[in-house]
This record gives sequence, C-alpha cells and structure tokens, in this order.
Amino acid sequence: MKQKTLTRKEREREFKRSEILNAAIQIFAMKGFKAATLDEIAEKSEFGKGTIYNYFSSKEEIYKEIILLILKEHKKSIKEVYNETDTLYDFILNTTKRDLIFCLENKEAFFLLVFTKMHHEKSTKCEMSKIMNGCEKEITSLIIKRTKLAIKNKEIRKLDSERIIRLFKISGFAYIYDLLINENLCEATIEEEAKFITDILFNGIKFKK
Amino acid sequence: MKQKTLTRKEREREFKRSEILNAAIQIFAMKGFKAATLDEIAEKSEFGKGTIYNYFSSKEEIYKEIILLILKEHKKSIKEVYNETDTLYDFILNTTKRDLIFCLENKEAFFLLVFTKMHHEKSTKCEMSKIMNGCEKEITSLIIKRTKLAIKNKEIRKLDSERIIRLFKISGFAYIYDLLINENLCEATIEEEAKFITDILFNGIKFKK
Amino acid sequence: MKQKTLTRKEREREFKRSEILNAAIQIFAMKGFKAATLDEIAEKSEFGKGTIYNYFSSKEEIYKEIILLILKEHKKSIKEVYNETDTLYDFILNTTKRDLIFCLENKEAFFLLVFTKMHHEKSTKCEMSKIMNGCEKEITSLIIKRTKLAIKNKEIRKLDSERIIRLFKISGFAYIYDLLINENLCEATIEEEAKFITDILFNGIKFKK
Amino acid sequence: MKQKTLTRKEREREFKRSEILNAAIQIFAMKGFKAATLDEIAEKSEFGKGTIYNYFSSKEEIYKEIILLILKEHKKSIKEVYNETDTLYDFILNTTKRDLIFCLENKEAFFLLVFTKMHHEKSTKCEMSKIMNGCEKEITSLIIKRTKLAIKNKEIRKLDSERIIRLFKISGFAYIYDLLINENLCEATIEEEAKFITDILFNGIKFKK
DNA sequence: CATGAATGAGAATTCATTCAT
DNA sequence: CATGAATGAATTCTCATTCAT
Repeated sequence: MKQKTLTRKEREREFKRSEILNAAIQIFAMKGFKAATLDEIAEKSEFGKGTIYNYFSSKEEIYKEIILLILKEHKKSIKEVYNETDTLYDFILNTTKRDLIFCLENKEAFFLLVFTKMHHEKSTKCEMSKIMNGCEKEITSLIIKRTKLAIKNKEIRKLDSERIIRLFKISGFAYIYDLLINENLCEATIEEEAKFITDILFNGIKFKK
Repeated sequence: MKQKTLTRKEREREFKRSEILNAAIQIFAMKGFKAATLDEIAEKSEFGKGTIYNYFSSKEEIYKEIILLILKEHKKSIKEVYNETDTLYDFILNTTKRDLIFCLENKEAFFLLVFTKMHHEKSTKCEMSKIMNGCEKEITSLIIKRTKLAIKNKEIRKLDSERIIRLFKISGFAYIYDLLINENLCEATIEEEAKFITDILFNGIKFKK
Repeated sequence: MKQKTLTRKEREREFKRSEILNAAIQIFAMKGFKAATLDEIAEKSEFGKGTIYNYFSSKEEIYKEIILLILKEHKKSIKEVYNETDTLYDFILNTTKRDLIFCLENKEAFFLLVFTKMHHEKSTKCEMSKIMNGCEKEITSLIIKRTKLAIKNKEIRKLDSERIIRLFKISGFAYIYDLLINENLCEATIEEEAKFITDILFNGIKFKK
Repeated sequence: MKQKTLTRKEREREFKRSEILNAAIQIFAMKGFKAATLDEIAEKSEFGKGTIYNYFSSKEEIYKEIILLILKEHKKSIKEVYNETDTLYDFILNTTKRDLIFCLENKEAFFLLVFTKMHHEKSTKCEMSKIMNGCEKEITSLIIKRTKLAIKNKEIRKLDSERIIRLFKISGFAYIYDLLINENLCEATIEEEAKFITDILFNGIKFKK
C-alpha cells in the first residue's frame, strides 16, 4: 500500500483537498457548474481563493473529481450488494436501500449526478463522459447478469433484461429524485420506502383476489 | 375572438418570437440557464443579438416563458387524457404514451423541465417556482383523484396514493429520461414502451405460475 | 429672399424639422447629450425613429443645430438691446430682463447652453466650439464697447472692462441659473429681479449713511 | 482613534481607492456621468477594468462618492471661514478666496458639482439629491445668519437675505465658472480676484464723485 | 503554502443607425 | 416620405485564473 509513504504533510494535504471538495459539492449541487463561483467555494471551504489553486488546477477539475468520486462510490456500493445477495429481489431491495441512504446523506451529490448525466454543461464532458460511461457499463453488466439469472431461476418473468434494468434504475433514481425534490425523505422511512419500491416492481399495483 | 384583428404584422411578430423561443429552448436544454449565452441563441435563431431584445426584455424572460409554455402544454395533455379515460390503467397507459411522444418531439423541453425542477439556478425561480408548483399541484390532484377511484373500484391494491403517484411520475418520467439519455427512443417503439411500463407498474416483474 | 422658392412642401418640411428640434431640446436639456436617446426624441416628437433621419443625419447634428439656434437667438437679442439703449445701466437692465424672459420660456435651452459650454460631451465640440466662440466674441465685443463708453462718460468707475463683463455675464447667468435650479422664477418677478441685479451691480450692498 | 489599527493593507487600499476616485473625477468632469466610460477611468487610473470593481460596486457608486466628497469638503471650508471671521465682508472675501483656491486645484470637482446640480443624469439623483440638498441647506443657513447680522449691524443695506445669498453664491461661483471656462485663473491673481469680486458686491460699479 | 488583489476575456444589455416595406 | 424591425458596436459588470507578498 502506497498510502503511508509521505505521512503528516501528505495526510494534511489530503484532508484539505477533501475539505475543498466537500464545500464545492454543495455549491455545485445548489447552483450548477457554471453558476457556482470560486469565491463561494472559497468562502464555504474557509480557504483563500488562491489556495484552492494549490490543490486543483481549475474549477473544472474540482467538478470532475467530484463526479468521479460519487460514481466510484456508487459502483463500489452496487458491487458489495451484488456479492452479499443471491436473489434479484434482495439485490434490488438492498441496492435501493443503500441508494436511499446515500442520497439522504449526499443530497447534493445525487443532484450533481443527475445534472451531469443530463448532457448539460458540455464543456466538462469530453473526457469525463468516457469515464462515466465506463462506470455505468460496469454497473449495468452486473445487474444484467443478476437479472438473467433471476429469469433462469424463474424468480421473475421472462422480460427484456435491458428494460428491466431501466426500470430498476428508475426505482433507485427517479423515486429518490422525487423524494428529494419534495424533501420528504427521512431516515425512519428508508427501510419502508425501499420495500415499497421493490414490492411494486415485483408485484405491481393491480388488485388481486 | 381578437386573434384575427391585428393581422400580418402581428402574426409575423408572433412567428419570430416563436423562432427565438425554439432556438433558446435548445440552447437552454443543452447548457442550462447560466451557461447558455445570448450569442448562441442569436446565432441559432438566425437573428442579431440586439433583435432578440426587441422581443424579450432579458435572457431570464425568455427562460421563464419557455418553462411556462412547457408546463401548460403538459398540464393540458394530462387533463385531456383524464377526460378521455375511465380506468387508471388506461389513464396511465395513455399519459405515458403522450409523454413519450412529447419527449420525442421536445427532447430539449423535457430536459429543461427536469433542470428547472431541480432547484438549480436559483435566481430564476422566485416567482416562477410558485407558478410551477401551482401547475404540479393541479396535475397531482387529478392523478390522486383517479388513483383513489381505482382503489375503490378494486382496480388496484389498497396502496398509499401519494406513493403510487410518485411511482407513476416515475413511469412517465425517469424511464423516459433514461431512454432520452441513451437516445434509444423512436416512434416505432412508443406504443410498445408505454405498454411495457404500464404492465410492469400493474403486474410487477415477478414470475407467476 | 429665398424663403419663397419651394412653398407648401418646403414649409411643411421646415415645420416638421422644428417639431423634432423642439422635442429634442427638452430631452437633451433633461438628460444631456449622451443619456438622451433617439427613441425618446422620436416619441416626444411623435414621429417614427426612422423619420428623424430624413431630417437630420445624426443625433449629433440635432444637438449642434439646437445649440447654434439658441446662441444666435441670444446674440440677436443682445444686439437689439444694444441698439435700443444709451447708458450701460439701461443696457444691463434690459439685457438681464430679456435673459430672464428667455430663460423662463426656454429653461431647457438655457440648461443646454451651460451644459455645452462646460466642455462636456467632448465629441460634439470639435467644430462647434469654434462657432460658439465666434458668437461669444461678438457678444463680448459689444459689451466691452459699451462698458468703455460708460467709463469715459463717468457712468461707472474706472475698472477693468474684461472683469466687469465677467461680472455682468454673472448677473445674467448665474443668478438665473440659481433661480432656475430652485424654480422660483415667475413672470411677475422678472422686472423686479432684473432691477435688483442691476442695482447691486451698480450700487453694491454696502450700507450708506 | 481607530484609523491606525489596520495598517499597511488598509492604508494601501485607501490609497488605491483615492487613485481611482481621482481618475474618475477627471473623466466625469470632462464628459459627464453617462458619457464617461469605465474603460477610460481604468486607463486613467492605471488599473485593470476589473480591479475597479474590487473597490466600487458600480460606476454610479463612484460618481456618488465623488459628489459627496466634494460637497463635504466645501461645507467644511465654509464653516471654517464662518468661525474665523466677524464681518460679512471678511466672510465673503475669505470664502471667495477659498473657493478660488479650491477650484484652481480641483477644476474637475467644480465642474462636476455644477453638472450634478443641474438636475441632469436623473438616475443618479434619487437618494443623492437629498444629501446634496441637505448640504446646501446647512451652507445657506450659515450665510443667512451672517447676512442678517450684517444688516442689523448696518454693515450692509437692508436687502432681501435670500437674494443676497443668491448674489453671493454668484460671486463665488459664476465668476469662477467663467474664469475656469476661459482658463485665466492662476495662483498669483487669486487674492486680487477675490478682492475685486467682494469690492463690486459691496460698492457696486457706479462712478462716485 | 496561503492569500487576496489584479486582471482581462466574456456575458448581458443598450442604442444610434440602416434599410426594406 | 414614414416607419420600425434588425443590427452590432460599445458599455457595464462578472469571475476564473494568475502572481506578488
């Protein structure tokens, strides 16, 4: 492990970087890339404007780093759930739960993701798109694998995998989106919300005799 | 009807206004409010920069007008479907279909809505937020009414109306979002996609003996 | 006399020109050359913006023409008084009276003069300065002549002519300026004010036994 | 006294502010508020355009600050003379002298005052007018007091105080104005000019046996 | 390293002038 | 001639980035 090479100084530097990133994530999420200003980030992070340039080469770099951090985090989370579960049901339930927790803790991060995905703020995307797409593909391929297995195991109906994934991503995304927009989400309800989403996805809303 | 009183000149003016709005909608949807520039809007609309100010008093005004147009359009569409259908199933199927068509034809408009909803670009929202929220509430109340009826008629299970609406908005929104992002949507598949979404919402993905 | 060559058309044209000038003088006096806009002049004159360009080649030309009109008017007035009076006292009394009347009727014109004299709005002055200076010199030389005569005739003390003129111009100018600024001037008081000014100039304010 | 607390930085900042104000005063006096451009002010002050906005929030703010500085300076000067003199004659002689010196040193400042007083450039005046009027009133009340005393003491004839003040303001203002316009004023002549003005105001120009 | 003053490229907006009708 | 829509040069103001301290 390389982390130990340069100790105090290095750790301090790393800590300050993350302070800046944390400040930036809030500003970016609140205003978007273009409307966010370095003055605001500087103020929020309690550093001088110039100092930030000792840690990042540009506003854009800060943005990119944030996006990639969030994505990696998300990928890691999905992978963990994948390894810890057997059925698609459990996989979706747990992923959803995790997503909800993540969003609750990182509302800004979530908004940023949606923001960036939407092809907005073109300037930033050139190289980043590739990395983002790479991440997404890894995630998608995991879910596809699990979905196909579920079909084979007769856990779910025989449906187009791609579409189910889209619906799954919906579950873990748009629902959350709406919750966040309307600010109804609280820790207490996470478990329940996750179950509701998964239940509907599996059983539908139709009345059954 | 007064619309016909002021003819040529008036109609021409109206036409040019809409030309500008059409150009602006694309730029705004692609870049967001802040990052979009009037130079771009001017170029895309093939007018001089100054000309735009003969039709709109500011960049912000253009933005507002666009958002409100889209919202009204959407509300109208929902209302029509509401009046034309009896069951929740038909209502959702048709709304979804309509949304898909609308999004296919107005990809930019759709992005703009999401963009604006996300509480970004604060400056613009002061008065607009109210109007937007008003629109949303009207739409939501329609869906709630229909949902409650469906529960009473045993068309669907007894579930929390608010949550179903959230899921419904998901169906007609996030799925579309994903389709658009990945640019897989074409006219041919609209009918099919709408049925798929509605089917899953009603029946779930679970395997049934 | 050439005035009669082109009749109706010509007279109409001349009339419209003066309509525009009258509108312009008010706007210019109220806002200054730069801050006045052609839109305002067009609106006040009740012509289309384009029409104005059928009568004047530029905003600047309108301005110049106005200034010169006012100056000529003023010169003419001074000359008339010069010819109608014998003593310096009468000359100053009457000139002051006339100036007061003129200012009362053309508050804007007066402001414009001061404005322009003050070397402001440089752009306009290149050629105009010469004409203005020419006008001033004519006026000054008249007053000097009359002043020297007054000294010779023992009407006034033996004082530097140039300075007296400066003081005289003061009487007819700064006092008026102050009156106008504070808007106390009315027709009723003109005679009285003129007498007051001339009295002080001749007799001073000192108490006499 | 707090002035010494924040040293180097603070003093430097104050110095630069005044550099900008000095540059601005010249441009404004030469061109007026509207016609003066920030590019010119930036060039004259030898700062970048953006730098100016680190010291003032807008062009208008610079203008206001200048006007108020000049007015305060003038008021202070009048008050000092008031306290140092007993007779009206001395008061006027000294005020005139001071005004002449001030104008010689601050030709631009003087022009600006006249400019602003003339009710031009409306936009700027809303709040400022009040402050300016307040200043004027203080000054006027001082002169009125002194004038009334002079009448009581039989230093001067029994004349309308208000009018004398108007004439006094003339002495110290229009004469200067004319001197400045024609650029004849030099230090050597100040004493003499002040005496001349005061002499005429007190004794008049009439020949006496 | 930390800082924030300085900077200028770039954005929104205004307005004199042109020109097609 | 009369008009006002179209235009872009010019202006104010913002902000990412640099750099001297």
